[in-house]
Amino acid sequence: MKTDTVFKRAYNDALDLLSKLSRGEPVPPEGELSHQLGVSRTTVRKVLIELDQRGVVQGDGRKRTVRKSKGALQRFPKIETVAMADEVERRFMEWMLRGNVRPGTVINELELARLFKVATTGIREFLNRFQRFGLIEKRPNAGWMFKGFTNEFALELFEIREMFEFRSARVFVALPNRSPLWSQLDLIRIEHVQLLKDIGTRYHDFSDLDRRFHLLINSASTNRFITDFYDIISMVFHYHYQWNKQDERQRNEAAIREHMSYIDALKSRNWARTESTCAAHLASAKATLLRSTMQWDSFPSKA
Amino acid sequence: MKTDTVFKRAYNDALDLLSKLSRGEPVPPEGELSHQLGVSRTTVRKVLIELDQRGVVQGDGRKRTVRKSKGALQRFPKIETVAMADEVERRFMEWMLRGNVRPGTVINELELARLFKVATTGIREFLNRFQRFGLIEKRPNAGWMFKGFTNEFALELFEIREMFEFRSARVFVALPNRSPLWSQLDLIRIEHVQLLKDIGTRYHDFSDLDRRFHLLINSASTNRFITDFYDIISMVFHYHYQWNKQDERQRNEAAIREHMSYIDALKSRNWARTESTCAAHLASAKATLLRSTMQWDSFPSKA
DNA sequence: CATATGCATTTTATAGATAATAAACTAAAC
DNA sequence: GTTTAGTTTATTATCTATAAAATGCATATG
Repeated sequence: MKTDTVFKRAYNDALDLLSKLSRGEPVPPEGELSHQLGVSRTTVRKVLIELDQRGVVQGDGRKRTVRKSKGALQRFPKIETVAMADEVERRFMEWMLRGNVRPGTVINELELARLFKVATTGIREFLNRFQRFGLIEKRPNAGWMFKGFTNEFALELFEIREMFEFRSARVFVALPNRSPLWSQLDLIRIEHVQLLKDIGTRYHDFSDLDRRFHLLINSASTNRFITDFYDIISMVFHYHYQWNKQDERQRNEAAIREHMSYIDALKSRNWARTESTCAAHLASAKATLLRSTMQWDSFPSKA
Repeated sequence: MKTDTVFKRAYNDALDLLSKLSRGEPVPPEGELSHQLGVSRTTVRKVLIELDQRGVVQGDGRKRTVRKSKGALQRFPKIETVAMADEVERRFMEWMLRGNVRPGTVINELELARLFKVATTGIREFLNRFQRFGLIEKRPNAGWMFKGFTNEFALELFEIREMFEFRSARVFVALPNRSPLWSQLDLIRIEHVQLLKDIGTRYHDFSDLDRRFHLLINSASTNRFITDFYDIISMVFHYHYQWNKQDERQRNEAAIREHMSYIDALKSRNWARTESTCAAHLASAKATLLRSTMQWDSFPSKA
């Protein structure tokens, strides 16, 4: 059976939206809410019924108004707002990256299903999607094999990453001045400046900024395979940043500075300068990742 | 319920194996058969029971012997030996490449499931795997969108292909003489010579040879992402060759000659020469594919 | 005692079912 | 007559169930 995580997330979001309105104000039309919450009108209506029952809004049809929008309004717990598939992804990554799973381990669909408390189909679906990350391999009728989050993996990943990023950066510097990417680059530069200022408290925000920055560079290539490949890097770094907190603040601060040189080099339209700043940044990202794969490789076996 | 395609294929293969033995000879042990047929002993035993019932072998345990191995032995029809998942792949590719599906078409899981006569889970599984080919895109809770087998797709595909193949070829020429890849290259060269001789009758065998040749070149990179990417190219060309018979003989003959120059250039260890023969071959492969995407783009809409 | 077979157990591949959600259609209200 | 709400229909996400196939263990045989 489908879970109602979409509804619950929409409900929570609706609470946030309504909190901007005061008592007695009319509730925005369903179509408007549907657009703002990013769900179908069907779900909006379900949310409105719930809001009504919980006394947040009153009336129906076009004369629905806000009853109480402030105060301690009960929200659905976050865990109930994430789709099974996303939860499986998170749990699998945790299992794989933190669980010290040895290269060569056979992945058992049933076992994971029981461990994650989902049906086997959910695990299968995830593994099929995850296959393209190059970390698992299917053996027909006999499960999957985990190839290991190894040194080799990181090196192969970066070989491609470098190839793609250099190509994209080269296209980027040659972009005409009227390209919208230049203004996007300016905006993202400002974000870097701000984050650097607040680095003491907000250093964990770097992960997302990093992702958006490189995606912007790579979008210059307008090649779906390059953009899609960045998904792999994003995911690896996303979970890596989330769990490897060692020196996080320092690493991120250094990376921001590298990004800034890289951005300024791009803005100078000078390829030689861009190439060297890009190379420097990728080299330090690679070193960070390699440190963590080596770490895993040297752990003692769980079994 | 799982289908018994593995059993049926193994049964057919066992018939071929036994046909090499004469009446009265002992049947090879189960473990041996399991290895030769590439299935578990469980399946081998099921096959042996069936062979017994059909009078092909007799006796049991260690004293099983061949009863009749020649003559018109009944085999399972080929269609019953392919797993549902593979059949879905074939049917989907046909639907997509030959069905004149317009870019932007929304893919309906239920509709495909009915069309292909499988459960929706089978379609979902396929689409999840197929996503990495860059031809479809998922819109959560609202199906998949077909992006179109367009000109753009072919250009993006070849941009990456060229990048990877050049890199691999460069590594290949620099391979030490003792690398086993050199002898594999020699073997594949012989296959080219032979195919060229029989081109009149065997020209459709080129598709597979082409795949193996490029896979060999790319294996020099020892990068899983490069090897995996070749899956995409293989699949596209596999189905493309299968359905686009126009000028097939001529195209393949020309391609074989291109391969031969490319192989000889590699063998000469001369990078400049390799680069130009590789470029020439990729350019003509690209032109072939572009011809067929353009064709699709200009077809009238089905709806 | 090393192999081979026989048997029990576990796991995968696939179908089928259903609540949640989206999409499409219809009717009301301003 | 355009926007909005109400209702019906179609589709997706997810679970459960089960035959086929693989794996593991015990027993027999040369």
